[in-house]
Amino acid sequence: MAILAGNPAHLLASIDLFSQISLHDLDKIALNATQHEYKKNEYLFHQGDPARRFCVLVTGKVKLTQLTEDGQQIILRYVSPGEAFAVIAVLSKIPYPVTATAVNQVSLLSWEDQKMLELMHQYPQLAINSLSILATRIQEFQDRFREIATERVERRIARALLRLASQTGRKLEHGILIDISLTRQDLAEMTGTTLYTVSRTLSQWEKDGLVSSQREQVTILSPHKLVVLAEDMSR
Amino acid sequence: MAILAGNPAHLLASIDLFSQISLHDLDKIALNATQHEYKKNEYLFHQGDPARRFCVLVTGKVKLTQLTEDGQQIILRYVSPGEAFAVIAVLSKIPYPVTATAVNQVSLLSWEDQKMLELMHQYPQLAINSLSILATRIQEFQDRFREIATERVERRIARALLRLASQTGRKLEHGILIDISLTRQDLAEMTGTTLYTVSRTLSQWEKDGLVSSQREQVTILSPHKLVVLAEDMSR
DNA sequence: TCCCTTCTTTGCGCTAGCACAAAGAATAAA
DNA sequence: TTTATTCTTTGTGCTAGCGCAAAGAAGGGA
Repeated sequence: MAILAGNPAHLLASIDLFSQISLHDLDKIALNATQHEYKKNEYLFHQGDPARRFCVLVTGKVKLTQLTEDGQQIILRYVSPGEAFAVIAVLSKIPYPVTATAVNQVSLLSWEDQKMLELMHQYPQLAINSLSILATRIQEFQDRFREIATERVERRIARALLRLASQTGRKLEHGILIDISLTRQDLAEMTGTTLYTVSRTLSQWEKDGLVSSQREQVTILSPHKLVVLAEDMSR
Repeated sequence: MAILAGNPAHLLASIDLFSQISLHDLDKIALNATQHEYKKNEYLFHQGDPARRFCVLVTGKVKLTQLTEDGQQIILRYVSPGEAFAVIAVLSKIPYPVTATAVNQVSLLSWEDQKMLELMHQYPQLAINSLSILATRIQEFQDRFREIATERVERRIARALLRLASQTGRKLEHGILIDISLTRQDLAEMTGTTLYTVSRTLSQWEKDGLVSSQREQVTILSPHKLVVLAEDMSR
């Protein structure tokens, strides 16, 4: 947790949030950022905490979860490097609606909420970029909402795996490894089902040669067949 | 479809999107707006149309729906007066991801997308307001996502009715009338179930004195009991 | 090395809710 | 008024997926 030293403007330049902002301006923006590090499984903040920081992930993965009133947990999304998160709370001045957990070693930049608001007034492009990020995110949620409202569990799991693969997939010679530790429970919380059903589904897929799965790990052997499962409307 | 005559700045002033913007600036912003009228059941735009206008609803109700690949429809939300919609597409430069239908007689203001972008640069507060609107909307979607992922159909229907009541409820002496035409199919498309299940559920609730329902119409007789259904974790 | 914890698999019974069918009710059209 | 259309209800059968239990399997720590 140290003020950024040196000149990290170039680091910001490659991030969506800061696109179309001059390096000169980025320098000034960067001056207001703080850098944080978290270890695997460490909490960045909890649902209900007062929201004071606007975060951009630099390295690692962050998991955003929400707890229901009766104690069930769901996974809203995984954050990848370059993505902003906790945008919501800073702007609506309410507590964090989600819990953020470091999935692995994480490093992030953050801005104090008032400061970020000032910066947005000063550099409207910053607000506009945030807007288009949120717009995309709403779309994703709309899609997932439709998915969960209309589609069967098997297909939802297929979709979730494909999504994860595109975010954190590592190409191996025999398939695509989803490169985070991912329990059956995690997959269930992403797709609105139970760990039992996920386990059964993966077992079946393993028999069919679609995936290969170990403890907390899934490798997609046949992305093509998985896509068919996820999208073929004739099924 | 006519350029706004007169001085509608005061009309904008009461809208969230334009909060904290001076009347003087609102005048200028209003100059760029166009006003449109639509009749009941008329389409404002279709999913897939190129997105060129940023809209704010003035009077009436608008329904936003999405069609799945296999032709199922879902209702994403109802827009109430004062709310902005089609924000997404303008910023992400993609086709409208939803279809917008006038639920009743509708009047709205709209801005051409490029113009709105210019205005946001000129009046950053406009972008910041949009941000906080989108932020709230994301939260709503997250909540509904969690709801549909973790809760039973009966509770989801209860929630949907309560939400509708708070948006478009009209207080009567014997209850709250949901003041739009609302089929069983509509309720099903909002909650991710079938019209049959909705019909059965309403029938049961009618027996229990919770609601009274006619064709395309629902009146909540006991909001309290409905809240219990929607929220009581011991059930 | 052994123990303990966490994760996974699988069997089994059950039920919420879907799907289809068919009839009834309300509204619109002719 | 009659007819056509749209919406709603209800019966019936069925199955996807849940929930519980219990037994492996894989790490991790002492």
